[in-house]
Amino acid sequence: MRNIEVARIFYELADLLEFKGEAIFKIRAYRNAARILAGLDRPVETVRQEGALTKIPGIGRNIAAKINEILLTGSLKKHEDLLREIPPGLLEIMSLPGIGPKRAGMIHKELGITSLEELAGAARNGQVRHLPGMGAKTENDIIRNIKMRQDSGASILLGTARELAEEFSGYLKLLPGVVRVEAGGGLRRRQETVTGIELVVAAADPGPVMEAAAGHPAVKETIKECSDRVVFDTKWGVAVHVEVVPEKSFVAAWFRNTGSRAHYNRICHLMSERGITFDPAVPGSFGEERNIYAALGMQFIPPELREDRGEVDAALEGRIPGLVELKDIKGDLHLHTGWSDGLNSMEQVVARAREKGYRYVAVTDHSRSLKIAGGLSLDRLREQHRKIRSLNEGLEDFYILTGIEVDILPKGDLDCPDEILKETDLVIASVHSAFKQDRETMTARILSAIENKNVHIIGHLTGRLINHRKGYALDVERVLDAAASCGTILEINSSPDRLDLNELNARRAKEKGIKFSVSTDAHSLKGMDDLIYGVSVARRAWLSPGDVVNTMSAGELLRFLGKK
DNA sequence: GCCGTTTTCGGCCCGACTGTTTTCAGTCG
Repeated sequence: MRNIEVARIFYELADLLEFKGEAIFKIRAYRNAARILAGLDRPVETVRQEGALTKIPGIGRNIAAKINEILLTGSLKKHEDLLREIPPGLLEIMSLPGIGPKRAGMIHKELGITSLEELAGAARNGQVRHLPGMGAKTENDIIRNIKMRQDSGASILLGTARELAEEFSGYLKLLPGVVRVEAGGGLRRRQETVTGIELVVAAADPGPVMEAAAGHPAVKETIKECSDRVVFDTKWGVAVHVEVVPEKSFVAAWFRNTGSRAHYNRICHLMSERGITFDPAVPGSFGEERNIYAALGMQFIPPELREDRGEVDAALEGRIPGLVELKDIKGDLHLHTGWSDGLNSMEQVVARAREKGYRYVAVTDHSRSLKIAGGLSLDRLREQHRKIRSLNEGLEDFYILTGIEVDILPKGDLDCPDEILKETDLVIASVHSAFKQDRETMTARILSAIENKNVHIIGHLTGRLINHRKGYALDVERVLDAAASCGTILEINSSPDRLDLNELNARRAKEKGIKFSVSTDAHSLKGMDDLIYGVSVARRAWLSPGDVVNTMSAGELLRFLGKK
């Protein structure tokens, strides 16, 4: 069982108990445990076998016993019992923005509602506004948020899709006769969300492979099947498509499968114009995907750009830039530690950064106002920065930047005095409160942070959480113009549920000459692995290493930061 | 629930915003 699946049981257990009105600290303990499990950088099963579960801070005897039960039986009785008692639709209702356990409980009790669909109906009929504490505005929010939820449908985050695809591919690769397995579709193009996981398999005989694939433990049922492809519904809540082709046709099939459809059609059109035969079903001479583009006398187009957004013409004219790669990144500039709400010590974070081959990191814990995240008082911040300086003295070929993720307060002032920011190597300014301000107020608020000389980077600019929360109302164009004229760096936050800036805003920003920090905002060692997703956004935004400040050496970066 | 003890229970993480009220409960981060 994957760590995240164990974590999910505890998250859900916490939600269920919260709905029941259980003691808040118990709920917190479960949520905390879930967060720890999700952030664990090795299999919880291994920790269990070592008998070391209770050695993890935050996991006590009780939760350790529950983890044991889950790993040994595949489920948790307490969780299953609660699920039978509380309609699962109520958890979905509770997860709507603005709806917590109390309101969900009231909606259930007063209107007899047990699902999102029923709630949407009641809201449209104006029944919700008559409940105590609810009004027309809440009712409209409910309708809007349910619609957003339904529109996102079965889409899952890139990060999740990638992990699940690796899991399924690993299984397929072990099957007899399987020569090669690769992910295609939106996942290979690194879309921020995908609606299905597409896998292309090279094997001589599709039948047995497809049959064996159906035996994967995550497969619930076969939705569609023909001679060389099959679609499974899975317990992961996402469809897995498996296409099996002979090895000779693999590259052509993989290319077609990768898409996008618009891109693929344009390439096929060019081929037919020039009399080049291209039929994925027919074994061709395209031993490598690169050859497909070469046959057309054009540059290779990386999968991330294959969206028919000008890349074909650019490739024909030799204008595809050298895109930034993971290996170009020399340091992570947005990291949290146990000093605020991170799970690990600075020493652990630094050690992991060095394992990754980074040359520097910035430790950017939260500022004092963000109490829930353990924001650092000014004294604690000074203490942390002193500690960083002393750590640096013992480090060779590595530099820890003193940093802070300072809140942009509702009125636009920063949550830390300028004289302290001035002495800090790297200042990220982010919005963490008053998300519902109107567009004008929010824009002015962020502009004032951009205009502050001590602010180097604006963190997660729009505040969106993919499939969960829209970004705040914001005049992005004005913000980009201001960032360009002030020389303020914009972050591409690599957390899979943020990816903020998104690829379109990042591409606009690049056109205005803005520089980027591609960083993780990690709160755990595992979170530090998310950088690949930020790099994916950067690539989809056509960014080169020169656009990204954390491809610089430490010396270059410090000079660059000093220049703002 | 977990933790850390002054070992057996008390402290955990709290302040601001929102939409509803007309002084506040619920939600959020």
